[in-house]
Amino acid sequence: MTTRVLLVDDQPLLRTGFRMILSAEPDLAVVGEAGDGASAVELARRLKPDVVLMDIRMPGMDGIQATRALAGPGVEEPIKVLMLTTFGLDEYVVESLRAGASGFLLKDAPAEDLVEAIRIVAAGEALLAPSVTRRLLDRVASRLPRATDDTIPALAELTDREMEVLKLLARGLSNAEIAEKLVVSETTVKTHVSRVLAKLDIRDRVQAVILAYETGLV
Amino acid sequence: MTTRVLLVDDQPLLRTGFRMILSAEPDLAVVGEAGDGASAVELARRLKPDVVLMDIRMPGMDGIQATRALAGPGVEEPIKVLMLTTFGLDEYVVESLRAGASGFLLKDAPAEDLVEAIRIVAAGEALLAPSVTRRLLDRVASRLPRATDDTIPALAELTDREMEVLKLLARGLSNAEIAEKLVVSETTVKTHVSRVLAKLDIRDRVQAVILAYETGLV
DNA sequence: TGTCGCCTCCACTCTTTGGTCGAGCCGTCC
DNA sequence: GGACGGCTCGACCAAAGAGTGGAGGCGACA
Repeated sequence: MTTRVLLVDDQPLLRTGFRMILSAEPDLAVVGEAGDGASAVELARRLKPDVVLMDIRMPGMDGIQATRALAGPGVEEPIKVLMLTTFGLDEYVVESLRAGASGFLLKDAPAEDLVEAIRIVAAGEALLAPSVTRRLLDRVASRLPRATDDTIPALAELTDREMEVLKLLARGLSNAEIAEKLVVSETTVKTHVSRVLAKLDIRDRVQAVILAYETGLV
Repeated sequence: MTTRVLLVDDQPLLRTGFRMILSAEPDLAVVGEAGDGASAVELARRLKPDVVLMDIRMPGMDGIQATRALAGPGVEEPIKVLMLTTFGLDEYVVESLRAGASGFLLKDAPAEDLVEAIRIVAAGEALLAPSVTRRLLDRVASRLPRATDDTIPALAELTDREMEVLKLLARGLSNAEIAEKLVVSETTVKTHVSRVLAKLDIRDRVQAVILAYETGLV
């Protein structure tokens, strides 16, 4: 009785990585892949996998909508969904869980944690990444946040220029203002911003600002 | 930098078991033991351990009360507490988390999970047993609020509804998402946002987010 | 030398946002 | 009753933001 997994991420490279990790586990089998929410829903309904590994940020229908369609309230044959994203942004977490996700992992999790998480979710239990758990508990307990010196790996992936743009962005500057300050064209700034959003797995500059504050970048 | 652990359980045999498990880990050290809540609090305040391994059911002051004393809201130097119990009884879980616990494990957890949990909690993160997580998620689906406000004069000019919109906006929600959450049309949200921006004399929602963070609204 | 990553830029979409004017509904206060 | 403020909504418009698919220059590195 192998656990059948459906991979959903818009980056084929990432799917390949996951597939390789999972192929090393005799009890796990990747039965399909999807690059966007719509085809994920379609595939999941057809293949009926035990667990869907779902990215949040995707073109078209995003992971949360797809999760809602597969595991949300009112779904007759809910399929277990394990969310995967770069950050544990509060809004994403809450929305994902509300959408019916059975777990929430960060993409920088070690491989063994990932496979273990899949087994846990397949078994009908649930699991959150420690940093996500902490934030959730902070809400429940409404306790003051402790001074944590979190290092966010994905932030390190940003190039110098991208980081520079992010900092200016987080101060409330528009693309045009950033362009003026860096003495480049607005087009260039837009390119940087787009890449920053993609790398950080977030939707728009507003969430970038929030991230900058949450991670202590500002 | 070893992690200093305080064991709290009314059964000496169990404490011995834990001590043996932890002694196999070079980075963990048991610095004390207690058999009831009162002495646990006293010991913890004196020894200032990195993590307290706390049983729930104990004679006299129970583990939840002790946790509240050590990590609850209003405590100046909170000590991290990892709850340990035989069952994941719902009331216990919620009360424990509300009391400030950083984690919740079942006593039948394998040794490696336990030591890993201690490391996670020591690092300032949090962790719940999968079965506990499952139940918690089931109820989380229906709560949100917190945060108190008005110390900034301009913020006081905002109406209740505008403040509500501002808070959601500051969490990264789009107009459409805010509309959905408040069960109004997107047009209405846009009206509110416009008025908020005008009253606060700022240009766009990005600056609103910044203001929310700077003023401690978030 | 060739490849690669980073930075730069343009053109072209499409969506979102912000602003404006107008409108109706429902309370409270006078 | 009438005035007023708050909340709601629609239509329309201009601007900004975001995504895509290119492109060239440049330095690093094998």
